[in-house]
Amino acid sequence: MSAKENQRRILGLLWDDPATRPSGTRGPGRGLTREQIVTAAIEVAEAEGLPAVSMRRVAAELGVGTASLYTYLRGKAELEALMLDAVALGDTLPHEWPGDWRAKLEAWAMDDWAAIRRHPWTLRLHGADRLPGPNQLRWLDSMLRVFEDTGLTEPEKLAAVEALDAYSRGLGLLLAEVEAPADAEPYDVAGRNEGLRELVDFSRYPALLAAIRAGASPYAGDPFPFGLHRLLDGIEALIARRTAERGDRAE
Amino acid sequence: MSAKENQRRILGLLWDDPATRPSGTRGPGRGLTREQIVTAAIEVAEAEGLPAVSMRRVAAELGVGTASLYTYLRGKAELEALMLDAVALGDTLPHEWPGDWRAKLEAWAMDDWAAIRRHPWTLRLHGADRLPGPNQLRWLDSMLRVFEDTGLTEPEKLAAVEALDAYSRGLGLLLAEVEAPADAEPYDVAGRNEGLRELVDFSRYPALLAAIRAGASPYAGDPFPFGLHRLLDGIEALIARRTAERGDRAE
DNA sequence: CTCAAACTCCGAACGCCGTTCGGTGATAGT
DNA sequence: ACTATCACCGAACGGCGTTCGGAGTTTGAG
Repeated sequence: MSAKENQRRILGLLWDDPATRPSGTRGPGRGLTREQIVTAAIEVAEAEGLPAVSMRRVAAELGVGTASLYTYLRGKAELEALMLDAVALGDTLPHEWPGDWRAKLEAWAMDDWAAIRRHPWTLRLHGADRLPGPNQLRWLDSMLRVFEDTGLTEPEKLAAVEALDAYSRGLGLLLAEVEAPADAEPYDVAGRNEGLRELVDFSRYPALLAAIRAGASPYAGDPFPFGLHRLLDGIEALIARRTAERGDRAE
Repeated sequence: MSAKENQRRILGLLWDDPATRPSGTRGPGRGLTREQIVTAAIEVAEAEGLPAVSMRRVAAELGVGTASLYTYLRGKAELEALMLDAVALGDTLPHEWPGDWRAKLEAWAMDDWAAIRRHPWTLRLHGADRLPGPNQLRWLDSMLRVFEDTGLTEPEKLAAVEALDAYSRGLGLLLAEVEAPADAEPYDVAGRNEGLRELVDFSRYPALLAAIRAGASPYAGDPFPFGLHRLLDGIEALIARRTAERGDRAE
C-alpha cells in the first residue's frame, strides 16, 4: 500500500469515513465498537504503561480473540492514532478559560501539564506521521481563537501554538518516566543524584558543581511554570510590538 | 534486581566503573569493545531508523553471535543509554560560541536543532529514567557557564536550560517522522493537509480556517526560530529585571 | 609442563510481539 | 430453504529481547 493510501485510510478511520466501512448488511452483528477497543487500550496504558498495550492484551481485556480486533482496525498504528485523539482534549478548551489571551494560555497550559504528568504514555505517540483527528483540530482551533485579538499574523499564531505545545511535551519527556505504569512508585531522583555524586568527579563540571552547591538539583523540581512564563513573556513582548506598529499606522 | 542496583549498574557502565568489569585476566581476549558496539548501533539507527536497531541486527553488523553482546552489555537499555550519551555533544559546546549569553544560546540552539532534524532517532531515547553520562554532564555544565554573568539564581539557570532543551526536543517530536530512516523520502505534509481538506468540514474550525485561508499551514514550516526567539526574549526580560534589582541594591 | 579455573563466544530455546490465513458458524436477504 | 456475506478466531509466521548451557581458548598456579 502506498503512503498516500495509508494516509487516506487512517484519515478515514479518525474521521469515521463511511467509505472505510463494509457496505452489505448480511452476517452477524458486530459485538464490539471501535470506541470500546480504544477505551480498553487506554485503560491498559493508564494502569500498566504503554508497553503493556498489545493487541493480545487489549483483546483479552475485551474477552475476544486477538484476530478479531483486525476486523475493527487495520493494525496497531490505527489503534494508537485513535488513542491519541481520544485523549487530545482536556475538560476545558483553551479559549474557554477566563481572562485575556495570557490568562487563558497560562490556565490551559497548567491544566495540560497536569494531564501530561498524569498520563505520560501519550508523549510516546506523537509525531508528524500521525494524522490529526477531530479532537486535535478542535484543540488547534481553540488555541488560534485565543490569539484572535492579539494582532499577530496567522503564521505567528500557529508558531506560537506549536511552541507552547512543543515546550509542554518536551518537558514532559525530559521529566517523565515515560514507560512506567501510572501506579508505579515515583522515580527516585534523589537516589539517582546521590549515585552520581559517588561516581562522578564533579570538579570537572565547575558550573554544575556551583549550581548543586547552591542547592539546585538538575531535573529534580518542576521547572514547567518557569519556562512557561518565559515563553509567555516573549510572546507578550511580540504582541506589544505588533500593537505599537498598528498604533503608528493608525496615527 | 532492585531499582537502586539497576541505577548503580547503568551509572557504572556509562562512567566506566571498574567494579562492573570482570576482575580476572584468564580466558581469551575480547574481540570487541563497547565503543564498537555502540558505533555499530548508531550507524544502523542513522541508516534505517531506531526500530531497525535490534540486538540481532547489531550483532550481525559486527559479525558476531547475538548472545555475545550480552558479555559486553547487560541488555538493550544499556546500549540505548550509551548511544544517547555518544551523540549528546555537538561539535561546539554552548559556551564556546562567540558573543554574549544570548548569541551563544541562539547559535547553539540552531546547531542543536539541525542535529535533531538530522538524527531524529535520539528523541525516542530520552526520559528521566535514563541516567546522564559524561557527555550529557559536559553539555549541562557548558549551558550553565553561558548563564554565568547573567545574575540569575542557580535554580533559574537550570530551569532556563531545561526549558530550552525541552522546547527543542518537543518541537523535534512534533515535526519529526521519528521512526523513519534518515534517507527515507520526506513526509508528505502537503499531501496530508490536502487529504484533510477533502475529508474535514473546516467550517467547524473557523479560526483554523482563517489561518489556512491566510496561507498558514499547520506543522508545515519550520517554526523553530520563532519559538526560540520568544523563549530568549522572555529570558532576556528576566535577566534585565534581575540586573535592575541588583542596580537598586548597589545604589 | 600440566591442568583446571576463568573467561569468551554463541546455537538453541523461551515467551513475548504484530499480523495473516483459512476455516467455522451465525445472520439476513432472496 | 438456501446461499452470500460477514464476524469471529485458532494457529501459525517471522520478528523481538533475553537466558541457558556447552564448547573452545587462554592463563596462572602447582
